[in-house]
Amino acid sequence: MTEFTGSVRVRFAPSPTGYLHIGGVRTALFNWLFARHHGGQFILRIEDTDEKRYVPGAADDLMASLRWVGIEWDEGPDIGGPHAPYVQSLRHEAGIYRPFVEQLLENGHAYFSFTTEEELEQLKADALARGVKAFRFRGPEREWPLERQRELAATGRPYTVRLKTPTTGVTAFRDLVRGGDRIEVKNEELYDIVLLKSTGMPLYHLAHLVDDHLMEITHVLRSDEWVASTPYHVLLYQAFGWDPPLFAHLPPILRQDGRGKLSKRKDDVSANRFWERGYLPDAMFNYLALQGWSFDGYTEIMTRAEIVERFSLERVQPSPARWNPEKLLDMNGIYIRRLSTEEVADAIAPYLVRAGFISDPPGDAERAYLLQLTPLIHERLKELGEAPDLLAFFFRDVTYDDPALLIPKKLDAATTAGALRAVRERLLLLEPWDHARLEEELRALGEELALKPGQLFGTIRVAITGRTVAPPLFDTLVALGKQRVLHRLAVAAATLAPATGEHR
RNA sequence: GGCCCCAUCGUCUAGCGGCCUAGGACGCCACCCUCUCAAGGUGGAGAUCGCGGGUUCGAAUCCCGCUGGGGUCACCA
Repeated sequence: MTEFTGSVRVRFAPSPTGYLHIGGVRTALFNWLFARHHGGQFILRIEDTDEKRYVPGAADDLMASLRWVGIEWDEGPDIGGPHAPYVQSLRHEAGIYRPFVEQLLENGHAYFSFTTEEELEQLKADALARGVKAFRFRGPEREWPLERQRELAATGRPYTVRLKTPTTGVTAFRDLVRGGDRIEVKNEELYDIVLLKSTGMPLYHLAHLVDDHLMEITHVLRSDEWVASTPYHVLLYQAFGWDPPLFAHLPPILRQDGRGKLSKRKDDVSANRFWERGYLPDAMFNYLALQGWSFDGYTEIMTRAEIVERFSLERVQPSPARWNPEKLLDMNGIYIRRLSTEEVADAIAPYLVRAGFISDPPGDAERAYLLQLTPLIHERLKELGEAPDLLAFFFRDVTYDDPALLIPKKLDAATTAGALRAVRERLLLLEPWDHARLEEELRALGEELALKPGQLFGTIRVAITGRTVAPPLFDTLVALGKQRVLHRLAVAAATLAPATGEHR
């Protein structure tokens, strides 16, 4: 029963209520992987039947996020397809849903409900007050003849249309993530869900299901939070006389502290945020694939092609995964290190532009300089967004907010200033200005001054970069250029000992 | 609270009855390399497989109960 032969068609159906967060990307990714693995189609559909929560621009943003990680769709809002349109509000306007509501009304599986939201709330409050453990609403009209329902509706009285759920028996479905195990619910636990709102707009339950059927969706892979409503969907398929798709409920991604699932409000996990901070699409793709799925327990770094080839629902874990930004960060570093110098330079350029270090677009000279600087920070980068900070001293004058940092262990200010001046002196006429010559001269000078390499190089580092942690010294000196190095050495020495050595 | 789902190192996971005195990765701690930081290398700490019963010659692996965690109970998706 978990085997499926035929053309696979899956969909990702987000609602445009805000930015797409990482959990949504994961759901989309698993659908995409499943489709690609089976050579099927992946469809994107926008579920915007909730006018109240609609956020303008959210659909475009969400599509951009998906494309960023490399998830492209075969049919969707912007590219169309055989079942267009792929936006539910448009489908509603086209009158797609209403006939299906009529069908259920006619075959007795749905009914007009005239209970208002306020009345419903009151009924619920009363029931709970009476000690009812769970309020299961079923409207009185479900027993009325359809004609009477229609007559009342015709008077202009607001109504919703509800599904007439059975009160006895059980409803069950199988879940592919749980090895095809049955999940069963007693029908008495159910209530009559709304299919059509009083505004005439279909509710998610109805709209998504009609669309899935019309679009010939074969597998529904969605987040775990949907299992509770799946029995209603199964009942709906039965009411229509349609074959339901196969279900697979993906484990939720829990918050870092394990308390609850990720949420847009409490957690900074919008896909955009990672894009901005400089996460590579490949790294995000790889990390997310491992949130709930694993290949063999050993192999973690895999190409997209390998993941597509290896992906299977049988290896999707039913238990929740937990959001682990440190692992993502590590993986991003791995992917960055695998890039070429040119690729990294291109990738960090926008960040340097934003920091005001280079022009937009970078000129030839800037690009050449960037290519020279990139190797210095390449393997130190974990997020591309760190680049401006790591390279700041190449583009801005340095300041010594804490001059004490210039002074190496076991040395005093005067000696350090003297050493820095000696360095400056030594480098003044150095030719050529390259790594080998610089290292040669400075090591020799260190010995002459009876300073350990760590002491001398450390103070030079702070003098020219303004910080204790920086890229390797000699490459930095070369990239900085003689003039700036000499200048900074002088400034640093003067900062430690204002007078130039002449006492009084 | 009702109902549903889940349960192996701090985290992600391997394990689908004997190969497990439980393997890998992130993180953490040492050491090596070394001009700092990274990267890389080596090693280490870290899980009585949530607890209790069964089944079996034999259970992390199967069954039951308990506990814990999560989800869901909308005219939201």
